[in-house]
Amino acid sequence: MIGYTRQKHVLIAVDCIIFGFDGSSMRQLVVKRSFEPAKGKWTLAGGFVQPGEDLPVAAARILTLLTGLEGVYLEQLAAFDHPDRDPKERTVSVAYFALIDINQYKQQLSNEYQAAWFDLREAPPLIFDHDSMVALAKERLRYKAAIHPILFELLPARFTIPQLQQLYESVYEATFDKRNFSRKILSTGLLVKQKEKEKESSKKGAYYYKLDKRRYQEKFHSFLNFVTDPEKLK
Amino acid sequence: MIGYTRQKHVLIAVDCIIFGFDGSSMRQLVVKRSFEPAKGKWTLAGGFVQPGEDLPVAAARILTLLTGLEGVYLEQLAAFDHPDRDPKERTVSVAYFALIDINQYKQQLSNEYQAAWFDLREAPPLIFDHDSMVALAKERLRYKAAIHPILFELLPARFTIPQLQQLYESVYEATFDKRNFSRKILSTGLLVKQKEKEKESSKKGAYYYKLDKRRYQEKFHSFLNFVTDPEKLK
DNA sequence: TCAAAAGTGTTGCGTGTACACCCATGG
DNA sequence: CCATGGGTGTACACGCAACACTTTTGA
Repeated sequence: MIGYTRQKHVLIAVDCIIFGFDGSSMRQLVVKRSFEPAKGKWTLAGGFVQPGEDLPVAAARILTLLTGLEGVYLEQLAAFDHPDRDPKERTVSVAYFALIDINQYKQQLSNEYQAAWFDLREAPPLIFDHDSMVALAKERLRYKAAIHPILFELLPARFTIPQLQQLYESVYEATFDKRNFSRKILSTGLLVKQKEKEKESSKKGAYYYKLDKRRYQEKFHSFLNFVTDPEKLK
Repeated sequence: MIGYTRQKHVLIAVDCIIFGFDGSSMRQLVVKRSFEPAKGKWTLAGGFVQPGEDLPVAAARILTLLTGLEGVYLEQLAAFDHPDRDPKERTVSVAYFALIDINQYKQQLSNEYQAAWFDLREAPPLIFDHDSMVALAKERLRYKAAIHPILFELLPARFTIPQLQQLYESVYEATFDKRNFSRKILSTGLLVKQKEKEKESSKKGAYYYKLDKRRYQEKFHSFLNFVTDPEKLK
Protein backbone atom coordinates (compact mmCIF):
# COMPACT_ATOMS: atom_id res chain seq x y z
CA MET A 1 0.00 0.00 0.00
CA ILE A 2 2.07 2.78 -1.33
CA GLY A 3 1.16 6.23 -2.57
CA TYR A 4 0.43 6.88 -6.21
CA THR A 5 3.67 8.58 -7.13
CA ARG A 6 6.40 6.52 -8.65
CA GLN A 7 3.95 3.81 -9.70
CA LYS A 8 4.53 2.31 -13.06
CA HIS A 9 1.98 3.08 -15.72
CA VAL A 10 0.97 0.57 -18.36
CA LEU A 11 -1.01 0.46 -21.56
CA ILE A 12 -4.52 -0.83 -21.41
CA ALA A 13 -6.10 -2.60 -24.34
CA VAL A 14 -9.18 -4.60 -25.21
CA ASP A 15 -9.30 -7.71 -27.37
CA CYS A 16 -12.51 -9.24 -28.68
CA ILE A 17 -13.21 -12.87 -29.38
CA ILE A 18 -16.07 -12.69 -31.85
CA PHE A 19 -18.17 -15.78 -32.34
CA GLY A 20 -20.60 -16.43 -35.15
CA PHE A 21 -22.59 -19.38 -36.43
CA ASP A 22 -22.81 -20.02 -40.15
CA GLY A 23 -25.65 -22.53 -40.01
CA SER A 24 -23.48 -25.56 -39.61
CA SER A 25 -20.45 -24.66 -37.54
CA MET A 26 -19.08 -22.14 -35.09
CA ARG A 27 -16.75 -19.52 -36.45
CA GLN A 28 -14.60 -16.77 -35.11
CA LEU A 29 -13.70 -13.47 -36.67
CA VAL A 30 -10.04 -12.56 -36.74
CA VAL A 31 -8.14 -9.77 -38.45
CA LYS A 32 -4.72 -9.13 -39.90
CA ARG A 33 -2.68 -6.88 -37.69
CA SER A 34 -1.93 -3.58 -39.39
CA PHE A 35 1.04 -2.38 -37.37
CA GLU A 36 4.26 -3.56 -35.83
CA PRO A 37 5.12 -5.68 -34.00
CA ALA A 38 3.66 -8.79 -35.65
CA LYS A 39 2.26 -6.80 -38.56
CA GLY A 40 0.39 -8.98 -41.04
CA LYS A 41 -0.22 -11.79 -38.60
CA TRP A 42 -3.66 -13.00 -37.55
CA THR A 43 -4.91 -11.44 -34.36
CA LEU A 44 -8.03 -10.81 -32.39
CA ALA A 45 -9.79 -7.55 -33.04
CA GLY A 46 -8.45 -5.19 -30.44
CA GLY A 47 -7.26 -1.75 -29.59
CA PHE A 48 -6.20 0.56 -26.85
CA VAL A 49 -8.69 2.03 -24.47
CA GLN A 50 -9.04 5.70 -25.20
CA PRO A 51 -9.22 8.49 -22.64
CA GLY A 52 -12.81 8.89 -21.48
CA GLU A 53 -13.75 5.37 -22.49
CA ASP A 54 -14.28 2.58 -20.05
CA LEU A 55 -13.66 -1.04 -20.96
CA PRO A 56 -17.12 -2.03 -22.20
CA VAL A 57 -17.31 1.10 -24.30
CA ALA A 58 -13.94 0.41 -25.85
CA ALA A 59 -14.92 -3.18 -26.61
CA ALA A 60 -18.18 -2.05 -28.18
CA ARG A 61 -16.36 0.58 -30.24
CA ILE A 62 -13.92 -1.98 -31.63
CA LEU A 63 -16.75 -4.35 -32.40
CA THR A 64 -18.76 -1.73 -34.22
CA LEU A 65 -15.73 -0.56 -36.13
CA LEU A 66 -15.10 -4.04 -37.43
CA THR A 67 -18.60 -5.36 -37.97
CA GLY A 68 -20.82 -2.33 -38.35
CA LEU A 69 -23.11 -3.83 -35.72
CA GLU A 70 -24.34 -2.24 -32.54
CA GLY A 71 -25.96 -3.61 -29.42
CA VAL A 72 -24.43 -7.05 -29.73
CA TYR A 73 -23.89 -9.42 -26.84
CA LEU A 74 -20.61 -8.62 -25.16
CA GLU A 75 -19.22 -10.08 -21.97
CA GLN A 76 -15.99 -9.52 -20.16
CA LEU A 77 -13.87 -12.63 -20.14
CA ALA A 78 -10.71 -11.86 -18.19
CA ALA A 79 -7.70 -9.61 -17.92
CA PHE A 80 -4.44 -10.89 -19.35
CA ASP A 81 -1.17 -9.40 -18.32
CA HIS A 82 1.87 -11.59 -18.49
CA PRO A 83 4.53 -8.91 -18.38
CA ASP A 84 6.04 -10.13 -21.62
CA ARG A 85 2.82 -10.89 -23.47
CA ASP A 86 3.40 -7.92 -25.73
CA PRO A 87 7.08 -7.82 -26.69
CA LYS A 88 7.13 -4.09 -27.26
CA GLU A 89 5.71 -2.70 -24.07
CA ARG A 90 3.88 -3.85 -21.00
CA THR A 91 0.23 -3.97 -21.96
CA VAL A 92 -2.66 -5.26 -19.94
CA SER A 93 -5.40 -6.58 -22.16
CA VAL A 94 -8.95 -7.22 -21.11
CA ALA A 95 -10.58 -9.82 -23.30
CA TYR A 96 -14.26 -9.66 -24.21
CA PHE A 97 -16.24 -12.21 -26.07
CA ALA A 98 -19.03 -11.28 -28.43
CA LEU A 99 -21.84 -13.28 -29.98
CA ILE A 100 -23.13 -11.96 -33.26
CA ASP A 101 -25.57 -12.96 -35.95
CA ILE A 102 -23.25 -13.75 -38.80
CA ASN A 103 -25.90 -12.88 -41.38
CA GLN A 104 -26.16 -9.35 -40.13
CA TYR A 105 -22.42 -9.12 -40.29
CA LYS A 106 -22.47 -10.08 -43.95
CA GLN A 107 -24.89 -7.31 -44.72
CA GLN A 108 -22.75 -4.75 -42.99
CA LEU A 109 -19.44 -6.06 -44.15
CA SER A 110 -16.91 -3.45 -45.11
CA ASN A 111 -13.62 -4.67 -46.39
CA GLU A 112 -11.72 -1.88 -44.74
CA TYR A 113 -10.19 -4.29 -42.26
CA GLN A 114 -8.67 -7.50 -43.36
CA ALA A 115 -11.01 -9.72 -41.50
CA ALA A 116 -11.88 -13.37 -41.95
CA TRP A 117 -14.15 -15.94 -40.39
CA PHE A 118 -12.56 -19.24 -39.47
CA ASP A 119 -14.17 -22.44 -38.39
CA LEU A 120 -13.32 -22.76 -34.70
CA ARG A 121 -11.64 -26.08 -35.35
CA GLU A 122 -9.48 -24.80 -38.18
CA ALA A 123 -8.43 -21.37 -37.01
CA PRO A 124 -4.83 -20.29 -37.60
CA PRO A 125 -2.52 -19.48 -34.68
CA LEU A 126 -2.87 -15.96 -33.41
CA ILE A 127 -0.27 -13.59 -32.04
CA PHE A 128 0.84 -13.17 -28.43
CA ASP A 129 -1.47 -14.90 -25.99
CA HIS A 130 -4.56 -14.58 -28.18
CA ASP A 131 -4.85 -18.33 -28.58
CA SER A 132 -5.25 -18.77 -24.87
CA MET A 133 -7.86 -16.02 -24.85
CA VAL A 134 -9.81 -17.92 -27.46
CA ALA A 135 -9.46 -21.16 -25.55
CA LEU A 136 -10.82 -19.52 -22.44
CA ALA A 137 -13.65 -17.94 -24.41
CA LYS A 138 -14.69 -21.30 -25.85
CA GLU A 139 -14.72 -22.79 -22.39
CA ARG A 140 -16.76 -19.92 -21.01
CA LEU A 141 -19.20 -20.11 -23.88
CA ARG A 142 -19.91 -23.78 -23.23
CA TYR A 143 -20.14 -23.19 -19.56
CA LYS A 144 -22.53 -20.33 -19.84
CA ALA A 145 -24.62 -21.75 -22.64
CA ALA A 146 -25.26 -24.84 -20.55
CA ILE A 147 -26.98 -22.65 -18.01
CA HIS A 148 -28.27 -19.55 -19.76
CA PRO A 149 -29.95 -19.18 -23.13
CA ILE A 150 -27.21 -17.08 -24.69
CA LEU A 151 -26.85 -18.95 -27.94
CA PHE A 152 -29.90 -17.23 -29.39
CA GLU A 153 -27.63 -14.23 -29.80
CA LEU A 154 -25.95 -16.11 -32.63
CA LEU A 155 -29.13 -16.63 -34.62
CA PRO A 156 -31.30 -14.30 -36.68
CA ALA A 157 -34.62 -13.11 -35.30
CA ARG A 158 -36.38 -16.00 -37.02
CA PHE A 159 -34.90 -19.46 -36.80
CA THR A 160 -35.98 -23.08 -36.85
CA ILE A 161 -35.52 -25.71 -34.20
CA PRO A 162 -33.26 -27.84 -36.39
CA GLN A 163 -31.06 -24.76 -36.87
CA LEU A 164 -30.95 -24.22 -33.13
CA GLN A 165 -30.05 -27.82 -32.57
CA GLN A 166 -27.28 -27.61 -35.11
CA LEU A 167 -25.96 -24.63 -33.19
CA TYR A 168 -25.93 -26.43 -29.86
CA GLU A 169 -24.34 -29.43 -31.46
CA SER A 170 -21.50 -27.43 -32.91
CA VAL A 171 -20.88 -25.54 -29.68
CA TYR A 172 -20.60 -28.77 -27.73
CA GLU A 173 -19.19 -30.89 -30.54
CA ALA A 174 -21.81 -33.48 -29.74
CA THR A 175 -25.09 -34.74 -31.12
CA PHE A 176 -28.43 -34.59 -29.37
CA ASP A 177 -31.62 -36.50 -29.81
CA LYS A 178 -33.95 -34.24 -31.76
CA ARG A 179 -37.08 -35.29 -29.90
CA ASN A 180 -35.58 -34.59 -26.50
CA PHE A 181 -33.97 -31.42 -27.76
CA SER A 182 -37.10 -29.84 -29.14
CA ARG A 183 -39.13 -30.82 -26.11
CA LYS A 184 -36.56 -29.28 -23.78
CA ILE A 185 -36.31 -26.10 -25.79
CA LEU A 186 -40.04 -25.67 -26.10
CA SER A 187 -40.59 -26.39 -22.42
CA THR A 188 -38.68 -23.23 -21.54
CA GLY A 189 -41.53 -21.21 -22.98
CA LEU A 190 -38.96 -18.97 -24.61
CA LEU A 191 -40.02 -19.65 -28.19
CA VAL A 192 -42.98 -18.43 -30.18
CA LYS A 193 -43.99 -20.47 -33.20
CA GLN A 194 -44.49 -18.55 -36.43
CA LYS A 195 -46.81 -19.36 -39.26
CA GLU A 196 -44.15 -19.49 -41.95
CA LYS A 197 -41.81 -22.31 -42.69
CA GLU A 198 -38.21 -22.30 -43.75
CA LYS A 199 -38.15 -24.30 -46.98
CA GLU A 200 -34.59 -24.10 -48.21
CA SER A 201 -32.95 -26.84 -46.26
CA SER A 202 -35.66 -29.44 -46.50
CA LYS A 203 -38.65 -30.42 -48.58
CA LYS A 204 -41.12 -30.54 -45.78
CA GLY A 205 -39.94 -27.27 -44.33
CA ALA A 206 -39.42 -26.36 -40.68
CA TYR A 207 -41.47 -23.84 -38.77
CA TYR A 208 -39.82 -20.60 -37.85
CA TYR A 209 -39.72 -19.54 -34.23
CA LYS A 210 -38.97 -16.25 -32.55
CA LEU A 211 -37.68 -15.53 -29.09
CA ASP A 212 -40.21 -14.28 -26.59
CA LYS A 213 -38.17 -11.27 -25.57
CA ARG A 214 -40.05 -10.66 -22.37
CA ARG A 215 -39.54 -14.19 -21.10
CA TYR A 216 -36.00 -14.16 -22.33
CA GLN A 217 -35.22 -11.27 -20.01
CA GLU A 218 -37.06 -12.89 -17.14
CA LYS A 219 -35.63 -16.34 -17.52
CA PHE A 220 -32.12 -15.44 -18.50
CA HIS A 221 -30.75 -16.44 -15.16
CA SER A 222 -32.56 -19.74 -14.97
CA PHE A 223 -30.72 -22.97 -15.20
CA LEU A 224 -31.59 -24.69 -18.39
CA ASN A 225 -29.21 -27.60 -18.19
CA PHE A 226 -29.03 -28.25 -21.86
CA VAL A 227 -25.91 -30.21 -21.29
CA THR A 228 -25.85 -32.57 -18.38
CA ASP A 229 -22.65 -34.40 -19.05
CA PRO A 230 -19.98 -32.54 -17.06
CA GLU A 231 -17.22 -33.77 -19.33
CA LYS A 232 -18.53 -31.62 -22.14
CA LEU A 233 -18.05 -28.46 -20.17
CA LYS A 234 -14.42 -28.42 -19.18
CA MET B 1 -5.92 0.19 -34.52
CA ILE B 2 -3.30 2.75 -33.89
CA GLY B 3 0.40 2.47 -33.14
CA TYR B 4 1.71 2.47 -29.62
CA THR B 5 2.99 5.99 -29.47
CA ARG B 6 0.80 8.65 -27.99
CA GLN B 7 -1.33 6.07 -26.19
CA LYS B 8 -2.37 6.98 -22.71
CA HIS B 9 -0.88 4.97 -19.90
CA VAL B 10 -2.83 4.09 -16.78
CA LEU B 11 -2.19 2.66 -13.36
CA ILE B 12 -2.95 -0.98 -12.81
CA ALA B 13 -4.03 -2.27 -9.45
CA VAL B 14 -5.39 -5.40 -7.85
CA ASP B 15 -8.14 -5.57 -5.22
CA CYS B 16 -8.94 -8.69 -3.24
CA ILE B 17 -12.30 -9.75 -1.89
CA ILE B 18 -11.34 -12.12 0.91
CA PHE B 19 -13.99 -14.49 2.17
CA GLY B 20 -13.87 -16.49 5.36
CA PHE B 21 -16.28 -18.63 7.34
CA ASP B 22 -16.39 -18.33 11.11
CA GLY B 23 -18.42 -21.45 11.78
CA SER B 24 -21.78 -19.78 11.53
CA SER B 25 -21.63 -17.05 8.94
CA MET B 26 -19.71 -15.77 5.96
CA ARG B 27 -17.32 -12.92 6.55
CA GLN B 28 -15.12 -10.69 4.50
CA LEU B 29 -11.82 -9.11 5.39
CA VAL B 30 -11.48 -5.39 4.79
CA VAL B 31 -8.81 -2.89 5.77
CA LYS B 32 -8.52 0.78 6.60
CA ARG B 33 -6.91 2.71 3.81
CA SER B 34 -3.59 4.14 4.85
CA PHE B 35 -3.14 6.88 2.27
CA GLU B 36 -5.00 9.64 0.51
CA PRO B 37 -7.46 9.92 -1.05
CA ALA B 38 -10.05 8.34 1.23
CA LYS B 39 -7.48 7.69 3.95
CA GLY B 40 -8.99 5.97 6.98
CA LYS B 41 -11.99 4.61 5.12
CA TRP B 42 -12.78 0.93 4.77
CA THR B 43 -11.51 -0.61 1.56
CA LEU B 44 -10.67 -3.92 -0.02
CA ALA B 45 -7.11 -5.10 0.36
CA GLY B 46 -5.38 -3.90 -2.74
CA GLY B 47 -2.32 -2.45 -4.29
CA PHE B 48 -0.59 -1.54 -7.49
CA VAL B 49 0.91 -4.18 -9.70
CA GLN B 50 4.65 -3.90 -9.51
CA PRO B 51 7.05 -4.15 -12.44
CA GLY B 52 7.85 -7.79 -13.15
CA GLU B 53 4.68 -9.01 -11.45
CA ASP B 54 1.69 -10.29 -13.30
CA LEU B 55 -1.81 -10.02 -11.91
CA PRO B 56 -2.09 -13.32 -10.06
CA VAL B 57 1.30 -12.76 -8.48
CA ALA B 58 0.31 -9.29 -7.34
CA ALA B 59 -2.94 -10.60 -5.89
CA ALA B 60 -1.12 -13.38 -4.07
CA ARG B 61 1.44 -10.92 -2.73
CA ILE B 62 -1.25 -8.66 -1.32
CA LEU B 63 -3.02 -11.60 0.21
CA THR B 64 0.10 -12.92 1.87
CA LEU B 65 1.04 -9.49 3.11
CA LEU B 66 -2.29 -9.12 4.84
CA THR B 67 -2.99 -12.62 6.07
CA GLY B 68 0.39 -14.33 6.30
CA LEU B 69 -1.09 -17.20 4.29
CA GLU B 70 0.24 -18.72 1.11
CA GLY B 71 -1.27 -20.98 -1.49
CA VAL B 72 -4.83 -19.90 -0.87
CA TYR B 73 -7.63 -20.15 -3.40
CA LEU B 74 -7.58 -17.12 -5.62
CA GLU B 75 -9.64 -16.48 -8.71
CA GLN B 76 -9.84 -13.54 -11.04
CA LEU B 77 -13.21 -11.86 -10.87
CA ALA B 78 -13.22 -9.00 -13.35
CA ALA B 79 -11.52 -5.79 -14.39
CA PHE B 80 -13.07 -2.53 -13.23
CA ASP B 81 -12.27 0.71 -14.91
CA HIS B 82 -14.86 3.43 -14.84
CA PRO B 83 -12.64 6.36 -15.76
CA ASP B 84 -13.65 8.18 -12.61
CA ARG B 85 -13.63 5.25 -10.24
CA ASP B 86 -10.53 6.59 -8.56
CA PRO B 87 -10.82 10.34 -8.15
CA LYS B 88 -7.11 10.95 -8.18
CA GLU B 89 -5.95 9.24 -11.31
CA ARG B 90 -7.24 6.79 -13.88
CA THR B 91 -6.67 3.36 -12.44
CA VAL B 92 -7.77 0.04 -13.79
CA SER B 93 -8.33 -2.46 -11.05
CA VAL B 94 -8.55 -6.18 -11.47
CA ALA B 95 -10.55 -7.77 -8.68
CA TYR B 96 -9.70 -11.21 -7.29
CA PHE B 97 -11.63 -13.17 -4.79
CA ALA B 98 -9.98 -15.38 -2.24
CA LEU B 99 -11.29 -18.15 -0.02
CA ILE B 100 -9.36 -18.72 3.16
CA ASP B 101 -9.61 -20.78 6.29
CA ILE B 102 -10.35 -18.14 8.86
CA ASN B 103 -8.75 -20.19 11.63
CA GLN B 104 -5.42 -20.20 9.88
CA TYR B 105 -5.74 -16.47 9.47
CA LYS B 106 -6.16 -16.05 13.21
CA GLN B 107 -3.01 -17.96 13.86
CA GLN B 108 -1.05 -15.82 11.44
CA LEU B 109 -2.66 -12.55 12.34
CA SER B 110 -0.36 -9.59 12.47
CA ASN B 111 -1.90 -6.33 13.46
CA GLU B 112 0.34 -4.38 11.18
CA TYR B 113 -2.60 -3.56 8.94
CA GLN B 114 -5.86 -2.30 10.30
CA ALA B 115 -7.93 -5.18 9.14
CA ALA B 116 -11.30 -6.44 10.29
CA TRP B 117 -13.68 -9.26 9.48
CA PHE B 118 -17.27 -8.30 8.88
CA ASP B 119 -20.30 -10.47 8.54
CA LEU B 120 -21.25 -10.29 4.87
CA ARG B 121 -24.67 -8.97 5.78
CA GLU B 122 -23.34 -6.23 8.03
CA ALA B 123 -20.31 -4.93 6.21
CA PRO B 124 -19.74 -1.17 6.11
CA PRO B 125 -19.70 0.71 2.81
CA LEU B 126 -16.37 0.61 1.06
CA ILE B 127 -14.64 3.26 -1.01
CA PHE B 128 -14.90 3.82 -4.75
CA ASP B 129 -16.58 0.93 -6.53
CA HIS B 130 -15.48 -1.69 -4.02
CA ASP B 131 -19.04 -2.41 -2.99
CA SER B 132 -19.92 -3.47 -6.50
CA MET B 133 -16.82 -5.66 -6.59
CA VAL B 134 -18.03 -7.39 -3.45
CA ALA B 135 -21.51 -7.80 -4.86
CA LEU B 136 -20.12 -9.42 -7.97
CA ALA B 137 -17.86 -11.65 -5.90
CA LYS B 138 -20.79 -12.88 -3.81
CA GLU B 139 -22.72 -13.66 -6.93
CA ARG B 140 -19.77 -15.50 -8.46
CA LEU B 141 -19.21 -17.44 -5.29
CA ARG B 142 -22.77 -18.73 -5.26
CA TYR B 143 -22.67 -19.48 -8.90
CA LYS B 144 -19.45 -21.39 -8.73
CA ALA B 145 -20.15 -23.17 -5.46
CA ALA B 146 -23.36 -24.56 -6.95
CA ILE B 147 -21.29 -26.35 -9.52
CA HIS B 148 -17.83 -26.91 -8.11
CA PRO B 149 -16.74 -27.97 -4.64
CA ILE B 150 -14.89 -24.76 -3.83
CA LEU B 151 -16.36 -24.12 -0.41
CA PHE B 152 -14.02 -26.65 1.16
CA GLU B 153 -11.37 -23.96 0.78
CA LEU B 154 -13.08 -22.11 3.59
CA LEU B 155 -12.84 -24.96 6.08
CA PRO B 156 -9.96 -26.44 8.03
CA ALA B 157 -8.47 -29.77 6.98
CA ARG B 158 -10.80 -31.59 9.36
CA PHE B 159 -14.44 -30.63 9.48
CA THR B 160 -17.81 -32.17 10.24
CA ILE B 161 -20.81 -32.49 7.98
CA PRO B 162 -22.95 -30.19 10.14
CA GLN B 163 -20.21 -27.56 9.82
CA LEU B 164 -20.19 -27.99 6.06
CA GLN B 165 -23.95 -27.67 5.95
CA GLN B 166 -23.82 -24.50 8.01
CA LEU B 167 -21.35 -23.14 5.48
CA TYR B 168 -23.57 -23.89 2.50
CA GLU B 169 -26.54 -22.46 4.31
CA SER B 170 -24.82 -19.19 5.00
CA VAL B 171 -23.50 -18.87 1.48
CA TYR B 172 -26.97 -19.33 0.04
CA GLU B 173 -28.87 -17.77 2.90
CA ALA B 174 -31.12 -20.79 2.88
CA THR B 175 -31.67 -23.95 4.88
CA PHE B 176 -31.23 -27.47 3.60
CA ASP B 177 -32.57 -30.78 4.77
CA LYS B 178 -29.75 -32.44 6.69
CA ARG B 179 -30.53 -35.95 5.47
CA ASN B 180 -30.52 -34.96 1.85
CA PHE B 181 -27.52 -32.76 2.35
CA SER B 182 -25.31 -35.39 3.87
CA ARG B 183 -26.35 -37.96 1.33
CA LYS B 184 -25.55 -35.64 -1.51
CA ILE B 185 -22.20 -34.66 -0.08
CA LEU B 186 -21.17 -38.23 0.70
CA SER B 187 -22.29 -39.43 -2.73
CA THR B 188 -19.59 -37.30 -4.34
CA GLY B 189 -16.98 -39.58 -2.83
CA LEU B 190 -14.97 -36.51 -1.94
CA LEU B 191 -14.99 -37.06 1.80
CA VAL B 192 -13.08 -39.47 3.98
CA LYS B 193 -14.50 -40.24 7.39
CA GLN B 194 -12.11 -39.95 10.32
CA LYS B 195 -12.15 -41.86 13.56
CA GLU B 196 -12.30 -38.85 15.83
CA LYS B 197 -15.34 -36.79 16.63
CA GLU B 198 -15.77 -33.11 17.17
CA LYS B 199 -17.31 -32.80 20.62
CA GLU B 200 -17.50 -29.10 21.30
CA SER B 201 -20.71 -28.18 19.62
CA SER B 202 -22.78 -31.18 20.65
CA LYS B 203 -22.93 -33.91 23.24
CA LYS B 204 -23.05 -36.79 20.85
CA GLY B 205 -20.23 -35.40 18.77
CA ALA B 206 -19.96 -35.34 14.97
CA TYR B 207 -17.44 -37.31 12.99
CA TYR B 208 -14.65 -35.41 11.37
CA TYR B 209 -14.12 -35.76 7.65
CA LYS B 210 -11.24 -34.87 5.40
CA LEU B 211 -11.20 -34.09 1.71
CA ASP B 212 -9.92 -36.82 -0.55
CA LYS B 213 -7.42 -34.60 -2.31
CA ARG B 214 -6.97 -36.89 -5.26
CA ARG B 215 -10.68 -37.06 -6.02
CA TYR B 216 -11.03 -33.39 -5.33
CA GLN B 217 -8.62 -32.62 -8.14
CA GLU B 218 -10.31 -35.09 -10.45
CA LYS B 219 -13.86 -34.07 -9.74
CA PHE B 220 -13.37 -30.36 -9.44
CA HIS B 221 -14.99 -29.70 -12.77
CA SER B 222 -17.97 -31.92 -12.21
CA PHE B 223 -21.39 -30.50 -11.77
CA LEU B 224 -22.51 -31.07 -8.26
CA ASN B 225 -25.74 -29.17 -8.32
CA PHE B 226 -25.91 -28.48 -4.64
CA VAL B 227 -28.40 -25.78 -5.31
CA THR B 228 -31.09 -26.48 -7.80
CA ASP B 229 -33.31 -23.50 -7.30
CA PRO B 230 -32.20 -20.98 -9.92
CA GLU B 231 -33.51 -18.09 -7.90
CA LYS B 232 -30.82 -18.62 -5.31
CA LEU B 233 -28.07 -18.10 -7.80
CA LYS B 234 -28.72 -14.73 -9.26
C1' DT C 1 -42.87 -43.01 -55.66
C1' DC C 2 -39.07 -42.28 -53.16
C1' DA C 3 -35.65 -39.89 -50.57
C1' DA C 4 -34.80 -36.57 -47.00
C1' DA C 5 -35.75 -33.97 -43.23
C1' DA C 6 -39.57 -32.48 -39.81
C1' DG C 7 -42.35 -33.55 -36.26
C1' DT C 8 -44.30 -36.13 -32.44
C1' DG C 9 -45.30 -39.88 -27.70
C1' DT C 10 -44.26 -43.38 -24.42
C1' DT C 11 -41.77 -45.84 -21.04
C1' DG C 12 -38.01 -46.83 -17.68
C1' DC C 13 -34.72 -45.26 -14.72
C1' DG C 14 -32.26 -42.37 -11.85
C1' DT C 15 -32.01 -38.29 -9.15
C1' DG C 16 -34.00 -35.05 -5.98
C1' DT C 17 -37.11 -34.13 -2.28
C1' DA C 18 -40.03 -34.64 1.50
C1' DC C 19 -40.46 -36.53 5.71
C1' DA C 20 -39.75 -39.10 11.06
C1' DC C 21 -37.41 -41.71 14.13
C1' DC C 22 -33.50 -43.55 16.90
C1' DC C 23 -28.78 -42.67 18.88
C1' DA C 24 -25.22 -40.90 21.91
C1' DT C 25 -23.92 -38.12 25.56
C1' DG C 26 -23.15 -34.29 28.98
C1' DG C 27 -25.32 -31.98 32.33
C1' DC D 1 -33.34 -38.84 32.65
C1' DC D 2 -33.77 -35.52 29.53
C1' DA D 3 -32.48 -32.08 26.29
C1' DT D 4 -29.61 -31.37 22.34
C1' DG D 5 -27.71 -32.17 18.16
C1' DG D 6 -26.03 -36.31 15.08
C1' DG D 7 -27.07 -39.76 12.12
C1' DT D 8 -29.85 -42.73 9.04
C1' DG D 9 -33.97 -44.98 5.53
C1' DT D 10 -38.06 -44.85 2.62
C1' DA D 11 -41.55 -43.54 -0.64
C1' DC D 12 -43.02 -40.59 -4.06
C1' DA D 13 -42.53 -37.38 -8.00
C1' DC D 14 -40.29 -35.41 -11.49
C1' DG D 15 -37.04 -34.90 -15.18
C1' DC D 16 -34.01 -36.94 -18.40
C1' DA D 17 -32.75 -40.25 -21.79
C1' DA D 18 -33.70 -43.85 -24.89
C1' DC D 19 -36.15 -45.16 -28.63
C1' DA D 20 -39.47 -45.58 -33.85
C1' DC D 21 -42.83 -44.23 -36.70
C1' DT D 22 -45.65 -40.88 -39.51
C1' DT D 23 -45.82 -36.64 -42.32
C1' DT D 24 -44.69 -33.56 -45.99
C1' DT D 25 -43.09 -32.48 -50.36
C1' DG D 26 -39.64 -31.62 -54.12
C1' DA D 27 -37.40 -34.09 -57.45
